[in-house]
Amino acid sequence: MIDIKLIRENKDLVKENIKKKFQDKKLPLVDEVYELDIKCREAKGKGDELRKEKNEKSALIGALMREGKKDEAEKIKAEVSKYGDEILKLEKEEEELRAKIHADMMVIPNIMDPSVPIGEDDSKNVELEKFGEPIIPSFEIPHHADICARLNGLDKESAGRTSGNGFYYLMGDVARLHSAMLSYARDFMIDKGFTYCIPPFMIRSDVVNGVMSFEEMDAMMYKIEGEDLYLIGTSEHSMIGKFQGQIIKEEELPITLTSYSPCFRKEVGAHGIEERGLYRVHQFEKQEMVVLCKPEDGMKFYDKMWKYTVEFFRSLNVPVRTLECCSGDLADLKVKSCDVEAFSPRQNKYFEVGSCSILGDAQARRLGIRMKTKNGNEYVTTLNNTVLATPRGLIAFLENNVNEDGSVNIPEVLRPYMGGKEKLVPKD
RNA sequence: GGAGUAGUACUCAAGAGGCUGAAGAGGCGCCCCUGCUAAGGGUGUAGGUCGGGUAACCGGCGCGAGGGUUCAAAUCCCUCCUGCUCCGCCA
Repeated sequence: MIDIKLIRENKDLVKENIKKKFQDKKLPLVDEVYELDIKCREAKGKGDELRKEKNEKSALIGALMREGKKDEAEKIKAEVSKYGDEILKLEKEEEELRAKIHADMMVIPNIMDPSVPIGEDDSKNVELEKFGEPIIPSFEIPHHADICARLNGLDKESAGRTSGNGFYYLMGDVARLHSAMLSYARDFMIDKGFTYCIPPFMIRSDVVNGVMSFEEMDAMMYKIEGEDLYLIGTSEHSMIGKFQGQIIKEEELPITLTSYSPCFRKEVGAHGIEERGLYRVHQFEKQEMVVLCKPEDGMKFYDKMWKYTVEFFRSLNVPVRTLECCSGDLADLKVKSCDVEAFSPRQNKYFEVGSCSILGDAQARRLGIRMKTKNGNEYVTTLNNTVLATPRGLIAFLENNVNEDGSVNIPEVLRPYMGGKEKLVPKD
């Protein structure tokens, strides 16, 4: 959500930004908000005026009562009663206008960073940089489901029976590898100075509404029946919710957190759950970074954060690249974002394993997260990034560390979490 | 799940229908004293949010949230949320 002052003072900037995102149908909203805002302030002004008069007269009654002049007080009482209806009407009008403005403002996209490339959809995203040689070995890399199968590590059939499509049992060494990667990701971020946290895995609807639109919620979130609770789709939601309505001391910033959580997603819409294996599933686990900082430090953290993810995957022998999200593909709340993609030697292409975003003050404004400064309270800048989301991260790992005989090399960094094993070997 | 108890500004805290947007204190600013630190003395200052105004300033709302009673609510009533203590149940 952008600052409404931007619309009051610089409509063109807001419209230009909308055009760059190829959302021209939203252009009329800017003028609409502009007009509604004027009306709303008028209604408020009138209401304030009446409330003032009413308050003054009420105070007068108090004074008269104290002096014992009951008759005069009664006279004024009768006068004051008349204000009620008019004030109520204006309040209602103001409230309605506010609701409309808010609804529009939720849809008007955040102002992007000037560096964001212009493009209509994800096909126009821009590769920034490759890290590590994308090597395709001489032998054919099996599908990750087959790599897991040879290690007796995956059972989707049983999961289908217990929970349905999009669920899985990881078994034995593969399950352990999955946990090892997460533990390593956790320690990796702790070593970078981030504070490790385990958040609630369910959140209330008011928090959900603060972090996503109704459509997004409907497409992603699982609701607990009979309770005002939703399973989180990412720990970002509970981590940002933690600060909802808070005023943070300036000297406490930046707050750099790394949170672990399971994530639950319905995945209705665009892709659905059609693919074989573990690429798109209803339940996964994630080590996340969440940063709250002063506006001027935002970009510095953005660059640091995606680099951590690159470093993490490189230490697991996975080639990656960064892909900058173009204007049309950039979510409305974001100022800038890039994906970290891992190389798939099986498909000879890169696939998304993480996403780094800077949201400017838009998320903080929506949730009321501010910092106390000498000049008053200011909204903070928020950022988030994936360290590791897995089993998707596991797929990247397996494809890049599997050998022709079906064994899987364990890189040194993971061995402490794998009981010292250097290699997983198929039993067959 | 049951019972009790509380929720006031950055923090602690007074307050029990009009004179309270909130005493007092910490904090914060400046000055003095003390070898350093800890502490002490003096003095000043603000308070959240929305709107109007170039500004000084003016006004509305605001005492966990939302309703209600009243001319008037931090104060009375209702609902909800959260913290703490005890009991029950359970990994």
